[in-house]
Amino acid sequence: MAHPARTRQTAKVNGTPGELSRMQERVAGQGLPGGPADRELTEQKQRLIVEGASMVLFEKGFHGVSIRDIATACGMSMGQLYHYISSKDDILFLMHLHSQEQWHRHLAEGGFEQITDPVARLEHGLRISMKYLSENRALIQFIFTESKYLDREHLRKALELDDQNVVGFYRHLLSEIPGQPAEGPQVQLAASVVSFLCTFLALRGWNVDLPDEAAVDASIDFLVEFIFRGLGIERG
Amino acid sequence: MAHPARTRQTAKVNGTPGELSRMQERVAGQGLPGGPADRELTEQKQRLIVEGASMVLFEKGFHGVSIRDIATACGMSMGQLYHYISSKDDILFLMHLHSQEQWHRHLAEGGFEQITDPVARLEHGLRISMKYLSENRALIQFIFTESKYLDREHLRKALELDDQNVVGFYRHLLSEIPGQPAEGPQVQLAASVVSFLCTFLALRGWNVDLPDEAAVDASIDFLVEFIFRGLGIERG
Amino acid sequence: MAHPARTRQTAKVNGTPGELSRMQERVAGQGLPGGPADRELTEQKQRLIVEGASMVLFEKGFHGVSIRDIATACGMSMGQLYHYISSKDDILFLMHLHSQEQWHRHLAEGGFEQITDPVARLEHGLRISMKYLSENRALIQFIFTESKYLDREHLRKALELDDQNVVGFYRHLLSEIPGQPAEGPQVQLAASVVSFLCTFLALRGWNVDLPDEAAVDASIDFLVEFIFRGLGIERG
Amino acid sequence: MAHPARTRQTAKVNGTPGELSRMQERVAGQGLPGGPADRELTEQKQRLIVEGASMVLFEKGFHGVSIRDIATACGMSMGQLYHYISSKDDILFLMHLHSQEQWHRHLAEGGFEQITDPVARLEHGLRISMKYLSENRALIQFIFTESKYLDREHLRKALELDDQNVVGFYRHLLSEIPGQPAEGPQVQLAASVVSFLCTFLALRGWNVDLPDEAAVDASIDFLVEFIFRGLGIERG
DNA sequence: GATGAATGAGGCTTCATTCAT
DNA sequence: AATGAATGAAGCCTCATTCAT
Repeated sequence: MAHPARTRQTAKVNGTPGELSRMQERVAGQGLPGGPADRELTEQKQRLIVEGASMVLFEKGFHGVSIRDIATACGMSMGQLYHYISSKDDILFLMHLHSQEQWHRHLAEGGFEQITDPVARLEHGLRISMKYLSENRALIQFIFTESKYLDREHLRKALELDDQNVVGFYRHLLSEIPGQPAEGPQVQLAASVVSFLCTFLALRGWNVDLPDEAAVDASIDFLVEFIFRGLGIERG
Repeated sequence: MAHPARTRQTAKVNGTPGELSRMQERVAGQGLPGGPADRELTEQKQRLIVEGASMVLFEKGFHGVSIRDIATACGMSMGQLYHYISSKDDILFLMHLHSQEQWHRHLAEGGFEQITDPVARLEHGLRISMKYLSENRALIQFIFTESKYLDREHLRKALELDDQNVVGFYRHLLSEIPGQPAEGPQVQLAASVVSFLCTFLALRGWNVDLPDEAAVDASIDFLVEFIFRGLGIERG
Repeated sequence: MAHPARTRQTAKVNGTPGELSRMQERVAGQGLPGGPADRELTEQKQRLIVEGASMVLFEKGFHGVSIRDIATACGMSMGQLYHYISSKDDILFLMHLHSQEQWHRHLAEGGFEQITDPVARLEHGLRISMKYLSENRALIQFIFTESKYLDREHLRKALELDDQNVVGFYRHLLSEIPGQPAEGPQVQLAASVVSFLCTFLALRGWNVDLPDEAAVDASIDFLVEFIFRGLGIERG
Repeated sequence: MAHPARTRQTAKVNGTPGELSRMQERVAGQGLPGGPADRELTEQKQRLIVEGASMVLFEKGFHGVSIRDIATACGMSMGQLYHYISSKDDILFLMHLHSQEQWHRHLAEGGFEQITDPVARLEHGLRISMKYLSENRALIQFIFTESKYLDREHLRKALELDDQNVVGFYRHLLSEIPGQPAEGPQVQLAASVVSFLCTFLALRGWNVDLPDEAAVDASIDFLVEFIFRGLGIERG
């Protein structure tokens, strides 16, 4: 059976569960430096920071919020805050890592790994992602609009993570599907577009009336349909 | 002969520059206490400001650039700058107006109006828009990521412009096409998605290798194809 | 009859009509420099300036109003404004002169000059002055609170005018009254206090309910009574 | 034995410092984002600010002095200054509070509370107040001429303080005196006038020669006499 | 003459980061 | 270790006055 592409795909289907794990490792590995003993405390505090910061950052934007505001929102002193970050920019980067972690968690909790049919995997992956992104619109908008203010090194890491984890995720999903190109610029382009469309509801929700969850789901239906038809993928 | 919908559509696009000018009148200096009296001079200076500001804003972002930097880049004193704008936010809004004007000019110069077949109109509109957006990536990225920092009133105007002119543009194009819904939330959703996809190359270009114009054109081919298939529109 | 003091007083009674004129000369003489031919035009324009400036200065205070605001309120260009004044401070000083002129006019129009009985003269002078000051509360408060920002030379002139014309006015009135000291520190002190009390309604009106003209008149009755009793002057 | 009115009166004056402190808490820094946490330090620093500011404000006026000047005069950095105030206006308001505190201290130190005879209380209160106001002429002039620049909320508080504490002080003193009206607009008017006259030496001192303390005391004698006669109060 | 565009110093205020306590 | 007071450069914006047109 397995035509060449398929073989690769199958290998990847098997490999994908590991792929999620590897994604998580990549994310975790980016954590800010800290002694191995402090690692756990640092991560716990950084979670606090992300949570506290979210409450004020989404409202006023990165440049509308002071370190003092963030410290207050986190229930920390400024001194303590600076024990776990080394600059305001670090907080921006932590938000990135946080959003990727959250997305992974949603995928895992959505039962994504249990599905084996490539087309169903794609559809399920799209739906979970869109739902997640739509439900976390404030976070997504924040990341999308503030990334450019990351310093050079953090920006590089962030783009790398995006390409490896997000676009890469769709690249893998697409390449598993029979009839789709397995690699090359076509996959990269298609995966980028798909990844981009997933953010539509989060980034452009205001152009569309989304009064309730049903409306969100209907929009997701439309987008999924649009993507499948656009890519010429037939569903059972 | 143009059927009614087209007429309305055409009127809309042709009518827009007037709308733009009227909005521009309300912005920035003109009519403000201490503002300039000479309309023509104001427009010329505001053009200078947009040009000068572009040179520094795209590089460092709205919050990474001071009014002094902008004044210097414009070859103006700060005092002069403030004759023609009334706040830093105004510059952001001028960039919006500017990008919409440029887009209209590109449409007009691309011979868009001469086409009468609805499907061809859509395709041509998409291609011109994508090309324009791709060629002005820095401007588009800037606008999309910094809009949120517009003050309430400017933001309202900007979103209104976007919905009326950009999404509205596609709404009308789509509604002219036989077999597509003529109005209602479906058109709005479809038009929003199409408008969103047009910005793909500008906003996500870094995910795709676009070494030369040919690569850009190929990506545009892919996106146009993707959109037509996604919407189920058949091309002659 | 005339005991010595009286003689002097009588002389002063006769002299007083001339006193008002001399006061007016002192005020007019302080007008800002200008060629003799321009004198009339300058004075007319300065009247315009004072009227226009009043409309904005009382509301926001000298430091809350820009030259541009004043020019606009006067219906003049900034260039024209600067033909008739030489600095913003000049406007402050013009306001002083203006208020003294207005006061003189009120005294003259109030028939003050026709009264010959010294005590009645004092009472009438007090009533007209209090009424005038109360009715022009905004102007009086402005002058009282902003005088200190006059430059040294203008301030000297303003204080001199105040002592010669305002305090001097009461000094003369008091010295005409039988039983009151005719000169010396006692008169000066009494005249100062009287002059000060005349400004009470203008400067402290907010401490007292003054809902209508009747309330103002009642307060004036109280003040006049208070002053006469305080100075031990008996009224017919 | 103190009749009820006196008791209330005493309570009022004794109670005032508490009121002052409470108002001071609400002002300036304390409780503001980024403001200081240590109450005592705040008060000490605000005292420094009032002292430093006095040295430059009285000389050049509120609008003639920059925040930088004030910071320098206080021996503070501008950043430090803004830890303990939240705007330049706050300094103005601190001066108000400061002057009221000083006045209360002078009353207390002058043994005012030990006097029980109503008429003697009034006379003593007048003398202490006039002396205090005369000795702090620069402060008083400053407060009276610059109050109008307080923002709406501070202004409201300041006028309230003035009416409750200053005019209220005389209102109560007067109402205790047999033969004087105990309440109503007559007391309010009389108390306002009396309170106004107490500021005479401070606000109009330049009209009167006050070469030495003896001259000041003589003027105070005159004013006290004037007030008692004006109000028709007989002294033992 | 008359206009109002242009200047640029200086105004008030904020804030990321450090470091004495 | 933990705090938050302190720094001071830099941010945005205003405005009295001048002078080219």
